[in-house]
Amino acid sequence: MSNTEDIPKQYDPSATEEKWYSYWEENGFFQSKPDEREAFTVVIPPPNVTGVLHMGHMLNNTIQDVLVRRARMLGKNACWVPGTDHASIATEAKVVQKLRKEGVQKRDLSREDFLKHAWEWTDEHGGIILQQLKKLGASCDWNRTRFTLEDELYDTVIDCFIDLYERGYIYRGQRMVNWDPAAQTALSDEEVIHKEVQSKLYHVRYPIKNSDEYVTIATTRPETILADTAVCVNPDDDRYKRLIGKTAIIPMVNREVKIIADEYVDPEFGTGCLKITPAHDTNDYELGVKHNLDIIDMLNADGTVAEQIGFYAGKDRFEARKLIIKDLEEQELLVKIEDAPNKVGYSERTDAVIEPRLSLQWFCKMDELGKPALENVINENIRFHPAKFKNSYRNWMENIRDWCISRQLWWGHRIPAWYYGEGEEEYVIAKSADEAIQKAKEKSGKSDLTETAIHQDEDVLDTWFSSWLWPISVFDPDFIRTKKPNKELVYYYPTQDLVTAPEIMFFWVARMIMAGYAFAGEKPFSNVYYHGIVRDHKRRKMSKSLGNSPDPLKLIDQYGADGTRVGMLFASPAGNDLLFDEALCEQGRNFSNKIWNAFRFLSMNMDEGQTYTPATEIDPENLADRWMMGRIQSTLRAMEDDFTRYRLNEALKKIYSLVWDDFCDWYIEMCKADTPGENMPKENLERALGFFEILMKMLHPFMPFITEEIWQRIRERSAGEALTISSWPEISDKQYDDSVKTFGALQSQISAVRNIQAEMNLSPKTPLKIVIKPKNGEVYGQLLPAEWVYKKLLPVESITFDLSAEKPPASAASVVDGSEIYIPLKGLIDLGKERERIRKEMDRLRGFLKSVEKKLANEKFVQNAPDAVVEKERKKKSDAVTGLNILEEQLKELGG
RNA sequence: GGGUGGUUAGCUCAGUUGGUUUAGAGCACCUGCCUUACAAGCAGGGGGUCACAGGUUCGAAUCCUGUACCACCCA
Repeated sequence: MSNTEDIPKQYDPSATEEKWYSYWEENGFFQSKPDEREAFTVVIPPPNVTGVLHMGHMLNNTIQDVLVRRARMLGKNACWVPGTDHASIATEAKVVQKLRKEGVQKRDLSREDFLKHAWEWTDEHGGIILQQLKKLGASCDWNRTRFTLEDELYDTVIDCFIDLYERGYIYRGQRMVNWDPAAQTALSDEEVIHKEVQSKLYHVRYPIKNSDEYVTIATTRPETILADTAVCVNPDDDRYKRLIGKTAIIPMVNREVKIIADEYVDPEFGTGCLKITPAHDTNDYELGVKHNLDIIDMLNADGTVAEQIGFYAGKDRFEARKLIIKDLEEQELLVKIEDAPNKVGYSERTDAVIEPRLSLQWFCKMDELGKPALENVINENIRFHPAKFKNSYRNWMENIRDWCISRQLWWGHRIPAWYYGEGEEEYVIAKSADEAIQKAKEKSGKSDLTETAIHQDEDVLDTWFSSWLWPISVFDPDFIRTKKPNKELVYYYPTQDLVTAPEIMFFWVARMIMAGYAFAGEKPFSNVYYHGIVRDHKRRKMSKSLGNSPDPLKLIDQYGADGTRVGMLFASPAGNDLLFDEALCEQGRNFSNKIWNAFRFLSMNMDEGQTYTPATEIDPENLADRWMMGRIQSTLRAMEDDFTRYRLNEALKKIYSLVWDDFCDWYIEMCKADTPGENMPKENLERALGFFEILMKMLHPFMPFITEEIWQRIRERSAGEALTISSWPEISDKQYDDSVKTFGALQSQISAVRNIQAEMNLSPKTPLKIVIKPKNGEVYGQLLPAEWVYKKLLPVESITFDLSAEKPPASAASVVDGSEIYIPLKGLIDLGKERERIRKEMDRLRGFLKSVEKKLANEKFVQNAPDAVVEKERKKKSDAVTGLNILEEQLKELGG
């Protein structure tokens, strides 16, 4: 603290942010160990290990940091666990792509070699995102950083698979799955994005055997005709009744198939006649099972047509579509082509069109696991914020299907299944090869099995099958196996808040809840705060591919981490998507600058060699102090309420306004010395500093850097006195309402005078002789002691308070809450302008009076409304009438 | 097709159980100011039939019904 130090006019975040972040880290302020305090635990939604920070992360982590920092200041043992996930498909795709550029194909590599490349890639790019979070100010306990594919967590996932298998929740089976031909792996239902696209509906004729009749089907995927094994109509459809049981001939392949009947067929759709391809459509598959149809798989894993089909071998499915249309046309079997809107599934990761495909995969049963997960959200044991998301959660949970957890990838947790034969049941589940041999011997009865006779499943588990354990595994990786929670898990679990986007409610949130109950018998968190998606001003989601997303680190460079955080939060209405605008970060930066200059001003008022101690008590006689304290208290209460409702942007707006409007625009102005050039009185300065310290505390969760900087400049602090680990201001039960009200009246009066100044084009320096006629004795008693406030805030030449004041001739007048204000303007202004100003005010009052009188003229209103309401209206009326009368007089007097 | 949410100032949004001054904020806009911190600032100002149509009520942005449009989720 020093007034001799040159404090720059503009705040420079770069000079402070790095300094304080390393200070906090070096002092271990973000580290948490179990102790007697109440825990406040947050686990980070782990970003992709090789990803870089985007705007969604910025928002997500800013919110978490605000919650965590506030909890820390509230005296809780705050623990924010950071980490990353291995993002199986995304990372593997990147590594494959990188290798391809180097001329290496994945299939030419062994699993071990490929994984070596993947780890290299991870080591090179991994963790960058965590470094970026530090720039944002994230107060994570970095000693706890976890990675879903690190050894300990790897074991947890394997233990989890084994445990669920033994409990009968995991099974292996031939099922229809979502196949991603680009990544060549199965996906879960949640990884498929359905998009509305403009498709073509192809009408194709199938000849009826032993007749010259045809039946016409309609399809959007004509290439699958090659794998048709039936034609189906609605049994009640009169057009087709007579065909049921006959045989149709599939074009091209000339396969003979039955025409069957099923109510599933919608007679209104297409031609009312459905081709059935059990191997390539989920609904067709079910019909196929029901009617015992053949299943013909016509596609290879990469989406090309299989050799044995006999046509278009090796051609991509979309190429085959074009070819078959041409061929059908030539054979005069193509009736017509219509435009038809259609929903098509795309891979969330590769954007390839998903192919429903029959394949042998591992599944996790959802019905039992889902029960407590649904129940505890519905009964609000786990609270969703905003609560509206409960509905879609319920809807999803009630219609949940078994979870396909195997992926045909290498980057991930390898499925602990070991096969000792070709039969579907010839496998065992074991954690190691040794264990597997033992189990295989027992199961097969072959005591001579050796390691070479068994092989492990080549596939890995869905990434979410590891991250659903996150709130448990980051604390106790052995828990799934031992079933005995360690000290950490006992202390930190269940966690408090989870902050995430609604898009991953099903992927992750729902599954963490399932895992929580399945393994720990307890919820994983108490609150889930869903924030919106970051969009641009055209409401488009911000994404790399659209190029509409600013680089978050550049924003931090430009506006400071604090300014950027404020910008993000300002843009963020509770639970709605946010339309990001860089102007909001600018506003945040401007706010930083405002705070900085408030401090700069206070510093400039310090005398050299003096020590200043920020006051901890207010001056009980001082209206300004009482008002300021009252405003702080009510803001603290309001913020408390906002926080319990997770309305962080509202809380921020309140402290923003308290600092800028109340403290800077009013309080500091009142503290200033009477004469320019003089320093303000020491007591004033110390009281202002006292308030400033409280404000820095209230602002710290939102703007950690600048507040710490100022906190440390206000006075010398030891490490134990850093703002980051200081306490949140207490809400006292002292009442300041009267002072706040009185000061509010004062503010209205001062604004009224300023309005006169502005409208009369008076210079702000023109001295004024002010005459105030208070409404009554009570108001007189309140205003008289506040005379000094007028003198501080207005260019007062003289001021008088007089209950029986006469209006001075040729003066401007204003009526505020029944009190009259006069400013003699002789020689200062044009009276015509003043008349105009008064007429304007009278018009406003007349309009107001009219609406009030209308209410009071309504007998039913007077009869039925509560007395207090009617009384209030009467008072409004009398105030308006009084005001009008005064202005009327005024106008006359000015010759109007 | 099923579900959820929304429509309030030029833009983004608040608006508690219906009644606190003829609806609020921030940004943008207009006017005047380099006033002993801050022009990234200060002071003042204009701007809305609360999507539309009915209904309940003494009283509706707020409750009910319907319509239109938008967004999202699920199949």
